[in-house]
Amino acid sequence: MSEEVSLGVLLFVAQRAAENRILEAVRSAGYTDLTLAQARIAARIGPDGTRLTELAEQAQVAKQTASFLVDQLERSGYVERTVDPADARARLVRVAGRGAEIVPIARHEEANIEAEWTAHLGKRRMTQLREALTMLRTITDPFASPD
Amino acid sequence: MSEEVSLGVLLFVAQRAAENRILEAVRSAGYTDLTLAQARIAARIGPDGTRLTELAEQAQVAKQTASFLVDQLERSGYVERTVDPADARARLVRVAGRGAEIVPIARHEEANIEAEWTAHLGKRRMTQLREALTMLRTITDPFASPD
DNA sequence: TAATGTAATTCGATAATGGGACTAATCGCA
DNA sequence: TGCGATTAGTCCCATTATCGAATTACATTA
Repeated sequence: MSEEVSLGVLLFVAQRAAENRILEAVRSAGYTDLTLAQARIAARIGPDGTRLTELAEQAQVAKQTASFLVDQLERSGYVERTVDPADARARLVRVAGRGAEIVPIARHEEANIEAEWTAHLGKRRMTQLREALTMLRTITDPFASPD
Repeated sequence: MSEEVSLGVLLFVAQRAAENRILEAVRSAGYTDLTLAQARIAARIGPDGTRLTELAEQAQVAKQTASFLVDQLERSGYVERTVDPADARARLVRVAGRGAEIVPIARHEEANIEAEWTAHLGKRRMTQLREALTMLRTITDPFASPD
């Protein structure tokens, strides 16, 4: 049949594969209470903390959803809410406690994935993949932070 | 900061962008009752129908979830369940009625996206992107149909 | 043909998501 | 400067999505 596989499906498959591997790695390390939706929010917290609204935008969920998930992450000891010195309305969500423990685990698994993908594609194609996706951000990500 | 953006996030952004555009196109054409979860299932129905279990695998949801979503799609007139001549236990989910109307809309929007992305990346990088993602399927997609 | 495996469904519980309204703080501009 | 418009976050609540476990019906195989 030689069916053309749609770009959307190709992206979905790769995205989910990476996501599942990382979540699985974290869970295998004993953090079994972390859910996928929580992890998606947590993964977008920057080193200096990130506002709730920004987390919601990046993870593409409504503010209430992000708030709900941050509540859980906070109760489970993965993150904390702190004040935002720049704006008294806002609060910064920060990685904390158990959250700090899973960051290196996630990073490590991410490196594993990159290594495997590179082995499969070759260094050159892997670089091209990252390059293409990075360039795409300027037209696909309305909230992209400037480089 | 020049923060390294993770591959997972890059894939997420691109995947969601494509997905949202297509769903939005379909909804704008008047099919406002279609949900994202339903669309993800519907998008994986092949030209000759697809089994529920396969839809579940491809969309990465449990069988019950796929069943639940197909119920809705059927009630809304987008798909139908037919018998599978090869196996009386199985049933083939087929595009039907209103479903047939949205296929060209989705395909058209998909072509738009490809055109825009190609304009942004250049023909060469776009080809490389598709090539890399396609190659990745062999290690990321346990249910990949052979080329 | 008995045992084992597979496709799909049902039931029930839980997780995730968003709409709408609300409070508090900030911003913008006349 | 002060007031209306905007923005960050929360609360309440209804709906949607998701899965575990058990069940039925058919297939496969020893």
